[in-house]
Amino acid sequence: MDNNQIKNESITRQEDDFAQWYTDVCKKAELMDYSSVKGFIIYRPYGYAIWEQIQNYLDRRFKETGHENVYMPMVIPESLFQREKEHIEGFAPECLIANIGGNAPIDDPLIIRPTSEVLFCDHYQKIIKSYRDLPKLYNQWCSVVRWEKTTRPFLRGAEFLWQEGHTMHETEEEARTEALKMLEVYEDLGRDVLAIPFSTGRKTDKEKFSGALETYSIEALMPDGKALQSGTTHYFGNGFAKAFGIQFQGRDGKLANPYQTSWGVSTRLIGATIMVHGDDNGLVLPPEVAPIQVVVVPVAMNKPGVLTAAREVEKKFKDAGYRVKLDDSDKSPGWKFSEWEMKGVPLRVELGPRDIEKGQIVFAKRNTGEKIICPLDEMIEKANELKKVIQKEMYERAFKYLLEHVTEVRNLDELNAVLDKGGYAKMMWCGERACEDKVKELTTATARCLPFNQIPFADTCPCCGKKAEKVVLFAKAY
RNA sequence: CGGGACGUAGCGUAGCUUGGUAUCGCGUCUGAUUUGGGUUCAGAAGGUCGCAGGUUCAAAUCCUGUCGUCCCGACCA
Repeated sequence: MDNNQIKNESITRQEDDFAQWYTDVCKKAELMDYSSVKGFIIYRPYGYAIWEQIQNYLDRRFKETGHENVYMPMVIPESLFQREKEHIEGFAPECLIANIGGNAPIDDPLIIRPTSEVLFCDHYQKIIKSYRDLPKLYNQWCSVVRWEKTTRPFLRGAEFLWQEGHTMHETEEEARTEALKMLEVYEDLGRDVLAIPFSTGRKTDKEKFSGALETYSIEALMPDGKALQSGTTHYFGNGFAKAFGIQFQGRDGKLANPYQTSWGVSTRLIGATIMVHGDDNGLVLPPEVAPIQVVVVPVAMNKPGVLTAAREVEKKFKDAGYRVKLDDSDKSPGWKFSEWEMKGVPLRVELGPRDIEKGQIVFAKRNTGEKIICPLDEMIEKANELKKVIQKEMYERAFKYLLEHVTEVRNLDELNAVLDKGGYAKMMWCGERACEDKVKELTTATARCLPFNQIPFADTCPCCGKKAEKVVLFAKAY
C-alpha cells in the first residue's frame, strides 16, 4: 500500500495531532458536515441519531421528575433582554441580532436566543399568580445561537442543539434542591449512557453563569488533558423574578417573588463522547448511545445460505430490541470491519460458512477488539451480557484516566507542572478572585469547579500564602 | 479579533518559483473474479483549479479583495 492510500483510507493518529484526529472522526464517521456559514454545522443522520439517544434518555428522566416540555419563540426583543443587567452584559458580546423584517428596519431589534431565561420569565410573569401555580417545571428542546469567534464541530458552535430547563419555585430551598437534582440526572446520563465520569461541583463567581447566584457543572476530562464543561445547572434566587415582576400570593396571603433555576446540556456531549472513548480506528460508542448497537457482517456472502442465516440473526436482534444493521453491501468483509469500527458500533457479529456449519457466530467488541465465539442459540443472552460489560469497561477506563489525572498541588511550580502536562490540578484556594486571575495569567488554566466532596489537604493558598479552606480544580479548558 | 498554514473531481493530491490543452491515487460506474482485517483484473465517466475583481494575446500559476478549514494566541455557559 503506498503513501497516498494510507493517508486516504485512515484518519490522523491521536498521538500525531489530537485536534485533527477529532475533526477527521467527525467527518469520516459521517456525524456532521460543514455548512456555508462558519460555526453552523449540518448534523448528518448518524450524528443526529446520537443526539436522539441522548434526548430519549433525558426526556424520560425529565418527565419522571415532573417536568413538562414547552416551546418558546426563537427571537427576543432587545428591550426585553435588557431587563436583567448581569445577564445582558454576559451575553451581549455573542448575540446575533436581526434588525430587518421584510424590507423594513425593525425598531426593537430581535435577538436570536442565546438562551431563553428572559422568554420564560416574560411568560411566567403572566401565568404565575398564586403559590398554587408553583412549582413551574418547564423544559424545551431547541437550538440557540451564540456568535462564537472560534468554532469546532459539536464542541463550540455558533448554533447548537440543547435542552434548557427553566423552573420556578415557592421557596429558596426547593429551587436549590432542583438545581442539584438535575445535576444528578446529568451525572446519571454520564455514567449509564455516555460512559463518561463527570467531575461535579460548584463554579467560582468568576466562572458562573451571567445572572445566576450559583452555577453547578459537570466537567469531563479529555485525552489531551483539557477539561470540557459538559453541562450546567443554575440557581438564580429571585433576581430575575424581581426584574420581570413575577409575583405570587403565598400561603400567608402576602406577595412574594418565586425562586428560579435553569439547566442545560447540549450537543457538546457528542463531542465529549467522541473524545473520551475514540481511538485511532475512529469512533467508539457506548452501547446505550450508539445509533447502531450491533452490526452483522456476513462473510462469503454469496455462498448459499450465508445471507439467509445473516438475515435471521438480524431479525433475532431486532426482536430482542436491539438497534441492529445487516451490512449486505457489495464490499469485502475487511472493508466493512474498518468502516463500522470508524463509526464506533459497539458490537459486530461475523457470520460465514464455517460458523453456519458449526452453529455459531463471532462477536467482536469495538472497545477492546476482542473476538468471542458464541453458539447461535445463546447469541442474544451473550449480547445482553456483552452490552453491560462494554458499558462497564468503557466507563472504568475513562474513570481510571480521570483519577490518574487529578493531582494535588501545594505550590505554583507544582501547579504549572501539572497543568502543563494536562489534567486537573487540585489546589487549596483562599477564595479571592485575584488569585484565580493569577492562575489564569500564569497557566491559561481556569477554575473548573469547587468539587462537592471538599477534603482539604493543606492550609494555605499557593498564590497569596493566605489561609485557604476551599478545594478547587484547575484545568485548561475547551 | 491578531500571527501562521492551507483551499485543484466525492476524498487525498501534483502542477505555482519561471503564465501556454489539468497530474496521480482512492472512491464512483460497467463486466468478470474474490470474500475470516480496507480482494484482483479490464474498461469508462467525472473539473467554471474556493469565490470576486485586476494584470496579460493567454492565469490553477502573478496582484488585490473576500469566504472557508486547521494550528497558536486573545475572547468566551
